[in-house]
Amino acid sequence: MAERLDAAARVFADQGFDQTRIEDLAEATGIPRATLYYYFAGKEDILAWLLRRMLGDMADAVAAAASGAAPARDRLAAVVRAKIDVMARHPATCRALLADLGRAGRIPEISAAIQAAFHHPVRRLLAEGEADGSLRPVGDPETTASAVYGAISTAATHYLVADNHLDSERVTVEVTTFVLAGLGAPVVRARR
Amino acid sequence: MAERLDAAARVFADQGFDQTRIEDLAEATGIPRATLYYYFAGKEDILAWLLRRMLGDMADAVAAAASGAAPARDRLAAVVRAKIDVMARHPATCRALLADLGRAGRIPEISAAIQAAFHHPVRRLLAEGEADGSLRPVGDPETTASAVYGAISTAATHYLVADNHLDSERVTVEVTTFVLAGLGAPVVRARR
Amino acid sequence: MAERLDAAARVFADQGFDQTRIEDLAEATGIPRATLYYYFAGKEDILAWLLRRMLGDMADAVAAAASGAAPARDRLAAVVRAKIDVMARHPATCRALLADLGRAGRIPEISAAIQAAFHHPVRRLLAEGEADGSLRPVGDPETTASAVYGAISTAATHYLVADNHLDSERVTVEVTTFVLAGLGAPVVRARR
Amino acid sequence: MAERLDAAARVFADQGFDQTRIEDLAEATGIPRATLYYYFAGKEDILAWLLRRMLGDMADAVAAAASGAAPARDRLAAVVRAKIDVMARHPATCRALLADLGRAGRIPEISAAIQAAFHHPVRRLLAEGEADGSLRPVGDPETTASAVYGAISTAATHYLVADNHLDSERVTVEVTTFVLAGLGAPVVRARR
DNA sequence: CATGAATGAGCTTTCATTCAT
DNA sequence: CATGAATGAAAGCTCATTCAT
Repeated sequence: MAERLDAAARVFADQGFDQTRIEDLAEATGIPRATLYYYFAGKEDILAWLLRRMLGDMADAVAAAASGAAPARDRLAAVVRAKIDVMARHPATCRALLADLGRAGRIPEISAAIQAAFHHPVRRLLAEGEADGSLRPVGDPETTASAVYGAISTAATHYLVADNHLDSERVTVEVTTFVLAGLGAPVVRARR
Repeated sequence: MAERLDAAARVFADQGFDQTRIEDLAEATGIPRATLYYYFAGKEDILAWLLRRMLGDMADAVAAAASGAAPARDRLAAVVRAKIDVMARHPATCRALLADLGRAGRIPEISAAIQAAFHHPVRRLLAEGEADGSLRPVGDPETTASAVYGAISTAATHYLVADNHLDSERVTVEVTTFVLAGLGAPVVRARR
Repeated sequence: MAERLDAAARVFADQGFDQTRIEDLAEATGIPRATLYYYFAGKEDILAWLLRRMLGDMADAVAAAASGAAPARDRLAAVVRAKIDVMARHPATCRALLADLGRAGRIPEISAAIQAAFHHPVRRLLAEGEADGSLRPVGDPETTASAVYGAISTAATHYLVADNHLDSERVTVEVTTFVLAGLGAPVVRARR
Repeated sequence: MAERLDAAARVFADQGFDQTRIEDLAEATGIPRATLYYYFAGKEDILAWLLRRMLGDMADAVAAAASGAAPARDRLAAVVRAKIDVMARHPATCRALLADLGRAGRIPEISAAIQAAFHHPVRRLLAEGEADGSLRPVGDPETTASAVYGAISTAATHYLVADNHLDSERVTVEVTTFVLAGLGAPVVRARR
C-alpha cells in the first residue's frame, strides 16, 4: 500500500494540496475514498504521512552523513549529497513539499521534522567546521543553514519539476561546489 | 488602495492561497467582497497583482544591479543585495510566494516574470563572470541560478516568517558571502 | 418568506429532523439550498426559528389567558384553550415538536422557551388556584404541569397527525373537561 | 445479552435515534459493530427490539390491570399505575420513545403495538365506565385516550429525564388523581 | 462606481452495511 | 459464531461568483 501512495504524492505535487480532491487521490492510488479515510484521518494526514516518510529517510541519511571523524567540510559535502539522494528517492514528495511549503509549515510535526532532519545537523556541522578549521566561521548559523537548505532544495527541484527525475550525480557536483566554494573565482593568495 | 492590499498579501502569506477566502481578504483590506470583484477578476487575480507588483520591483532592482561595467562578481553581489532589499520591501508578498510556490508556478505570467526578473539576469551574469574571470565556470547555469535563488529566498524568508521583518543588511552580508565564497574555509594556495 | 417556511415545518413533521435533508427543505419552500444557508446558520437553526415563532405565539397567548382577575380555574381553562388555539395555528410546527421532542429538548433556547411559555404560567396558576380555592391542591406542581402539557399536546396532535387540521373547539371542550374534572363520574356528595 | 442492550436504550434516549451511530451502540453495549449486525437487521431493528420489549411488558401489565370485575374507574386507576410501573422498569426505552415519537410512529409494528397495549384497553375501559356509571361519558374516546396517554407519559418522563429514575409511587398518586378527578376543586353538590 | 443579496457548484467527511475469515 | 476490514452512498456546508440597484 505504501507504493500506491506514491501516486498521491504526485498528485499533490502537480496540483497542490488544496486543489487536490480526495477523489483525485482515490483515482490515482486506486484506493476508494472511504478506504483512504479508514487509514488516514483526512487529506492532510495523507500529506503528512508522505512527508513523514521522506523526512524520516532524510533524517537517517543526513545523520549518517554528518557523523564520523572526517573534517566537517567533508561531512557537509556528504550531507549535501545525502539530501539530494533522498530527494531523488522521493521526487514527488519533495516537489509537493516545496510547492506547498506554507501548508507543510503549518503542520507542527512536519516543520519540527524538517528542523530535526536537516537544520539541526547542519548547524552542528557549521560549529564543528569552525572548530576544526575546515569551514569558515559564519555570522548567523540559522540563516546560513536556511540558505544551504534552500540552495539544495531549489536546485534539485528545478530538475524534478521538469521531468520528475533527478540526475543526482550531476546536481550533487554542481551544488556541492556551490555550497563549499561559492561562485567567486578561486582567489590566488600569497603564501605568507 | 494599493496599501490596503498589503493586508491581502499578509493573509495569503499566513493562510495560503486556497485557505484564504475572498471574505478574509475583504475583512483584512476593509474592501467589500463585491468591490474586490469590481477591481479584480477573482482571487487569483489579486494574488497575481501582488506578485506582479513585487516582481516588477525585483526586475527593476536586479536589472539595475546587474548592469554596469563592474566585474560580474561585484554585480552578482549587487544582485543578491537587490533581491534581499526587494524582499524587505514586500515581506508579505514574498512569504506568500514562497509558501505557495506551486500555485504561483501554475500562473504562467508569474513564473515567466520570475524567470525574467531573476534567473535570466543571473545566468547572463554567470556567463559574463566566466568571461571576465571574476566568477568560476559553472557546469549548469540553470541549476546554479536556481541554487542562488533558493539560497537567497529561503534565508531571507527565514527572517520574515519569524516577525515579518527583514534585517536586510545582516542577511545581505551573510548570504552574499555564502553565494560568492561558499562555506569552505579559504584555502591558502601557493603562488607558483 | 415566513410563509414559505411553513412548508419546512411540514417536512420536519413528516420525516423527522434528521431524516430531512436540506435539499428537501429547499424543494418544499422553493428556496435554494445556499439561500437557506444565507439566512440560517444550518438545518437546526431553521427548526429553531419555526419553534421560536410558535413558542412566542404560545407565550403571548398563554400569558394573556393566565392573567386577569377571574378565578384561577377559569384562567386555567382559558390557558388550555389558548394552547390548543396556538397548535391549530401552527399545526406542522407542533407535530414537528412532538415528533422530535428529544432534539428540541437538546436546544437549550427551545426547552427554556417551552418552560417559560407554558410550564411557568401554569405552575403559577396552580398556586393561585389553591389560594383562591378554585383548584384543588396538587402535591407536585411540576409533575402536574407536565401532565397538563402532555395531555393537551398529545390529544391535539392526535388530530393533527390525521389530517394536519385541528378542530379546536371540539378538542378544547374535551380536553378542558378532562383537565378540570378528570374522567371519574361526578361524585354526589351530601350537603351538610 | 438483553441487559447489554439497556445501554443501547440509554444512548438512543440521550442522543436520539438518528444521532446515534451504530458505533455508539457498539461502544455502549460492548458488542462489536459487526456482531450487532449478526443479531439485528440494522439500527432501527435494535430500537424496535427495545420498544417491542417494553410494549410487550406494557401490554401485559395494562391488560391485567384492565381486566377483572371491579368498577371501570378502579381498573382505570390500575392501568395508570401499571403504565407508570412499566415506565419505571424501562426508563431509558421510555425516554427514547418519547424523544423520538415521530420515528417510532413511522414503524408500523410499533405504532400498532402502542395502540394495542394502551389505547385499545383504555377505550374499552371508558366505554365500560360509562356503562357501569363509574366514569363520566366522554365525547371522543380516542382523543381522551390520547390525553390520558400523554398526561402519564409526559409527567413520568419529566422525572426520567432528570435522573433516569422514576419514583413510581409518587407519580402514580399525582397522575391518578389528575386523571380521575382533574384539577378543579371538588364541587359540593346537592343531593336531590 | 460600489455593494448587499442571492445562488450554483462541489468537496470533505461520515456511517450504515457487507463480507471474508 | 463472531468480527475486523473495507467501501458505497449520501448530505451538510462552504465559497467563489453574479447581478440588480
